[in-house]
Formats: sequence, structure tokens, C-alpha cells
Amino acid sequence: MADTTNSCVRLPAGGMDLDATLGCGQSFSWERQGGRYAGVAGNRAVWAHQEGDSLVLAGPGDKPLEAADIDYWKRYFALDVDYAGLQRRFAGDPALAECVACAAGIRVLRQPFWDTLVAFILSQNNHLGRIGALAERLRRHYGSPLGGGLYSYPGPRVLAGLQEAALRALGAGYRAPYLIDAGQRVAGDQVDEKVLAALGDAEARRLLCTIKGVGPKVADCVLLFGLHRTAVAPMDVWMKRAVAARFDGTLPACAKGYEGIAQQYIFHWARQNPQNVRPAKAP
DNA sequence: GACCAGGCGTCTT
DNA sequence: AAGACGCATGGT
Repeated sequence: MADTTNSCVRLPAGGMDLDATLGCGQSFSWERQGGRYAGVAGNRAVWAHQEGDSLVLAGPGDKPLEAADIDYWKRYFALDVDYAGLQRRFAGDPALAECVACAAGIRVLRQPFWDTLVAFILSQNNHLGRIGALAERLRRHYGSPLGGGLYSYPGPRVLAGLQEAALRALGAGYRAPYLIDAGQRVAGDQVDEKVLAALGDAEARRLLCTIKGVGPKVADCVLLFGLHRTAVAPMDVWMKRAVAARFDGTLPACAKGYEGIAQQYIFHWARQNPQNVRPAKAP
């Protein structure tokens, strides 16, 4: 049972490395505030830090978290997933096992669909630090206050009603009209989370790609991080380099069904071992 | 399919 | 000081 003393919740982290998990580029909804992270997901905000193998959560303004919130964040941080078992399975491939060892504490977060769609539209052809700062400006200017100085992502209708110039002023650049189109398509139910959830990976990917600014990379990120499809692998440059260097263009069979999780380990390994990976071949 | 524009901060040369 | 680059994509 969770310890709720001091208005904090202390959860068994199950080997998770919070820094690696929040810093590996899968979420742009967290910012470091002193010794802990402040994060948002949908209309929830939370402060989180790690103490040993415990994940310590507190509500905004250090208000106690309700039971439903605790359940939500357990699922968000994938504390219910048997990562030790997955990693035993991944150990069947020597190269992948080496990658896992490089970042064993990474957990693929279960983020909200809309947050993920917005954040990864911002992410395209952009740098991690800049994406986080831009996402934070977007939330602060157009999101709803969640307490503790944190703001939600602006909802679909809010984005749909914004002027392109307003988003360009935030630094979104040519991604500004993409955000507005995403808002319009989701607010108008042309792209609906429930419909996406009922579709297979390929069909859901196709529907996501009807949004302006959403191509195969962003779509796969949304499928993995925002719709929790573990069998998709959003490949980026570092990943392609790592695959070229270690896996001859394919993910190992032991990753079947969990390609996205395996990719996080490979990606992390590639970034930590740039001297060991070749540049990706031109497509 | 190949090409190129499009924010802009940061890094490289 | 100038150029390249970036968790890509749309348009031609």
C-alpha cells in the first residue's frame, strides 16, 4: 500500500530511472524545479522525484493526491509493466542486451493522446531542449492553470481558434499552422482518440497522417507514447544509425511486440556511444 | 522520387 | 562571420 505521509505518495519504482525516463526525449511535459520534476498530463499536474527505488509524488502546491490520481500516475509511469521480465526476454539478443544495460531504467510512459500529438508536432526537425521550452511556453500562454504554476496543454478547440501569428510569436515557426490543423481535426472529430484506439496500428497511423504536420515519425511517436502501442518503433536519426551499426536494419526478434520499448534502449545506447555508430545511410 | 523551404538557438568551422 | 544541424513534413 502506498505511503501517504507528509502529503507525498511513495511508490515502488521497480528499477525505474526517473532522470533517464524523463530525459530520453519521449515527453516534453516535465521541467526540473530544483531537486524534482514538475509534470503535466491532461488536466493533472504532479511533482515527482526519486529516492532510491521509490518514486515520490506530490500534488501541485503539495496537496495530497487522491486515490484516482495515484492510480493514474502508476499507469502513466508504467509501474504495472514487468520490465524485469521484458529485459530478460531482450537478453536473448546480445546487442540489444548491451543497449538495455545502457539504460535499464527507462520506462516508456503512457502519456495522454492529445498532449503527445501536440508535443511531437512541435518536435519535428527541432532540438530536445528547444522542444521542451516551446511546449512549456505553449502551455503557459494558452493552457489551463493546474496549480503550482503548472498549465495543461491548450485543448483542441483552443488551438483551433488561435491565429497562426500567435503561435509563431511563441517560436513554433512553420509548425504553427500544423498545431492549428491538429486542433481543428481533433475538435471536429475527424481524428478521434476512441476511433484511433479501435483501429489497428497501420490504420491508426494512416488516420494520424491526415493531420497536417503529422508524418510517419510523428505518427509513430503518438502511437507509442500517446496511444500506448508498444509494437511501433518511431525511428529517428540516432536510431537509424544504431540499427545500421548493430542490427543490420532490423530489430531483433526478441523485441517482437515491444519494438518501441526496445527502441528506447537502442536509441539511448546510440546517443551514449556516438563513436560506435555509423552515420545513417541516405534514404 | 528528388528536391527545397521553413523558426531559430546552438554548435561547428 | 558563416554555415550546418535538428526526435520531419508539405509542397512542387
